[in-house]
Amino acid sequence: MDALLTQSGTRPRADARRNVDRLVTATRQAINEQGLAITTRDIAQRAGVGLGTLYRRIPSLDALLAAILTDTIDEMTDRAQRALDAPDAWQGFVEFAEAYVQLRASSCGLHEALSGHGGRLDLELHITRLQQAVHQLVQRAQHTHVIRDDLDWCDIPFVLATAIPADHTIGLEPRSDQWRRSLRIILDGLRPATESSRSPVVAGGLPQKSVSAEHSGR
Amino acid sequence: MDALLTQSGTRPRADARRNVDRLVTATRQAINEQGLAITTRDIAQRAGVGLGTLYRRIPSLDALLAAILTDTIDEMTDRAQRALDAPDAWQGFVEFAEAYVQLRASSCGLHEALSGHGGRLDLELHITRLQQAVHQLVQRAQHTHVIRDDLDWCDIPFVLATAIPADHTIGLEPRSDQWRRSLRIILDGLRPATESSRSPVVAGGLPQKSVSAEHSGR
Amino acid sequence: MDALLTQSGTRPRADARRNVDRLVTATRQAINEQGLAITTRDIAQRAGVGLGTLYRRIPSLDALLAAILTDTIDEMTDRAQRALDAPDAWQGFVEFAEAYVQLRASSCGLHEALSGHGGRLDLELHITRLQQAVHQLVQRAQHTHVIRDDLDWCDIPFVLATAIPADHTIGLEPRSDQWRRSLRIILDGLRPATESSRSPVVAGGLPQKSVSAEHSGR
Amino acid sequence: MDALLTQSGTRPRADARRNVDRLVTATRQAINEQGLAITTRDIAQRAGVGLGTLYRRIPSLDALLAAILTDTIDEMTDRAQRALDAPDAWQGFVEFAEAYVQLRASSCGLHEALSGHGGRLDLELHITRLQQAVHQLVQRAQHTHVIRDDLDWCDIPFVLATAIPADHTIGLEPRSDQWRRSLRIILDGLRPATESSRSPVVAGGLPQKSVSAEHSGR
DNA sequence: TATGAATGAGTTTTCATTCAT
DNA sequence: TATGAATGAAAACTCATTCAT
Repeated sequence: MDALLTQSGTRPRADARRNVDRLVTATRQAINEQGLAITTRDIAQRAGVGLGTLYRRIPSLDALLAAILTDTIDEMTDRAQRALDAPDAWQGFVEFAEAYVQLRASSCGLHEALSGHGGRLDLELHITRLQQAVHQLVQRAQHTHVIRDDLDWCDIPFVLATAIPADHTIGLEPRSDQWRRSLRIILDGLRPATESSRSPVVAGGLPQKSVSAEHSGR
Repeated sequence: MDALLTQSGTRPRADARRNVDRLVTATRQAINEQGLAITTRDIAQRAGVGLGTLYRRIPSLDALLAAILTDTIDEMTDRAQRALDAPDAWQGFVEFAEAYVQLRASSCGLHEALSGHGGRLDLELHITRLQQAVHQLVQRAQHTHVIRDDLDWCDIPFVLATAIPADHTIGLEPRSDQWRRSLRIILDGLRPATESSRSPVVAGGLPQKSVSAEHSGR
Repeated sequence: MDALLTQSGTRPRADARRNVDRLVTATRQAINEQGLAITTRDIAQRAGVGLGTLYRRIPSLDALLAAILTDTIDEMTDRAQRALDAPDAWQGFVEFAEAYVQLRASSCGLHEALSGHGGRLDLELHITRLQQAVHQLVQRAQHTHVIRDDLDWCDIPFVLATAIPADHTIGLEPRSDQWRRSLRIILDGLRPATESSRSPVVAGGLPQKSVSAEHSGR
Repeated sequence: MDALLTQSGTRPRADARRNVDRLVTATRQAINEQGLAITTRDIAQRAGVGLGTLYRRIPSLDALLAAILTDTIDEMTDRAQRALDAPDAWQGFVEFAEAYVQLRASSCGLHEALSGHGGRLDLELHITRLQQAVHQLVQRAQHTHVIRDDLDWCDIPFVLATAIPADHTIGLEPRSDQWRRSLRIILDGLRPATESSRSPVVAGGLPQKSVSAEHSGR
């Protein structure tokens, strides 16, 4: 995120940093309310700064959006890498899956961007790193037979995306833990046939390990 | 869709009809590539007509988008209603689920619109009708115990919603039948524990009943 | 008006003439309802013909408008010239004044055009002829001392224009004979002091000589 | 007119105010030359600013036009109200008539708008207030018998309305004081028969009380 | 330095005019 | 021949970005 600080000078970046923070927060808020179709004016107003200040801190709107989305992607990658250290392969996978879904769910801009329509934003590098981490994680789970082996590893990120509450689907208001309910179903569908013991879909059905406050839908 | 033809009385001239078709096709294409943020100029160019022609056939860009999305929604509703007639509740539900996911997959603009960021388009009425049909269908499946009963009926459309290959998820190219692979997993996750016999996730794993050509993503 | 008939061929102009008539009538109607801001589509629809037919008969919209306005101007000129033959100079002047005001009042398009904002229409030649006729008429009236001689002849057309009911002035609905009421006042103001016998401003206060049906506000 | 300045709180920056002034002036000029059918591009060019600047200062073209016209109407109303305070009823009326005619003359856009073809602009409220003031003024003049009593009060605004030099009437170039010459005649026509002493129609024939510079046709 | 004023390319939409059917 | 379909230039308006204050 520091990449956003345009100038590389020597001096007291105190308020500069504060402004960047405000801008990022305001942008996240705006994206969650209106998707990627936001205006610089809107962002500046929410952040309580002028347009000039915005552009002093940020090279362009797209750069700001990309930085924010990149940040989330990197967090996902981080989660995947940490999950590789979990002693239990399934448990590790579940932890990642939760984080992955929640992060996407709490940043509908990301979902929009990854859905292909934010194509102008260059996220390539970061996405590749995420891919690799997920690949390893799924492989481990399949090698230890905790995920059914008739799946390609690529199927996993696709089916996990399914858990993201597409805001109103068919006009229905999603519960705040809708993603958790969907994930439960999907995880059940991922287990090998022999393992398939259903745990009821209720709040608390999954470990409540929460994602870092940084991304929880501000 | 014929509602788009502005004039009413006489049979439209051959070239007029051809142009409407081209415009609708071009718009579908454009939406699938770029989402709802498309321009009239882009549509007209893809359709190979002038801007004036576009506006001769269509009252406004929003009206065109709404017509296309409404059309898909209505097709979904139709599928849900027909599925209620299937003798087997699970089989009926699967048929609908397939159609629902495939239709969403072939019209990612719909996904965007339903995701709330297409709010300017008025789809209310059509969505309500879809809701009712889905509600009935899921209820029947739960009453006959072919879908696990720890789920709320609302969970179903949510978990199915993004089985569309959210274009590149984490930068991966989706297979053409990616939606079918995700659906397989989800359906497995929806069965009651006792029923859970896994059928392998491969092409052809589900009955290949295809959606009417009208919507197959042209 | 015949100038409008585009082709100069040899054959049965019967329906051609009919179409021109319809178009002219439709245009007059439209102008009176909406001013000069009318569309070809509107005219064609009112006339019950297609756009192609309109353009077969008429070189351009401006040409049509000019023809119609020209026609009215020529009628004014004609009235002025006939008024010169009236035995009584004042009576002749009054007759012209009436026709002049009524013609302008019944063709608000004309008023709009002459008010300078229809400048794209070339009415020069016809207006010059009208000028000359009015000049003579006023001169005769002043030479015989029936119009006060502290006026320039040019003042007359200007002050007569005053009688045209500027539709709603200050939001008031004009009476159908509003122009006649105004004209009465103006004519009173034009007489030499010695002649100034007031005749009450009521309907019928002036001779009801009506303008040829051709122009009576269709 | 200040209502046009979009922002409210702080004092507008010098250049902002300068641009608003330029825009208003440019618009007045444009209206006087071409009527209400002016374009934003034209206004912006005359004012020497970009289109964006125009829209930063003004919510819409119609709002700008309405503001300008409203301003003139209110000035008229003000004049009528002040005229009620004149000790002599006729003198008061003449003062108003002058202002009324001159204001209309200096804003022919107003003429157009009031003529009904500017219907999209909402001037209702302001016009009503003008009506009331004029009504009172004329009533007072008639009750004291300085205006002939065979007239309806409504006749007065009508007969005064187009004393504006309807630009070229019949192609004649109006003198700069043409409106004054017409007004002289009309006022003579308004007096009761017994009062009718003609004062010659020459420049200076009426008190030269000029309208505030704000409206003198810049 | 921080602000918000200015800019103009780009977007939706209209309409006079031409041309295929 | 009559129709109305097609066209694109032009209009109102928005918004990312630059620059004067």
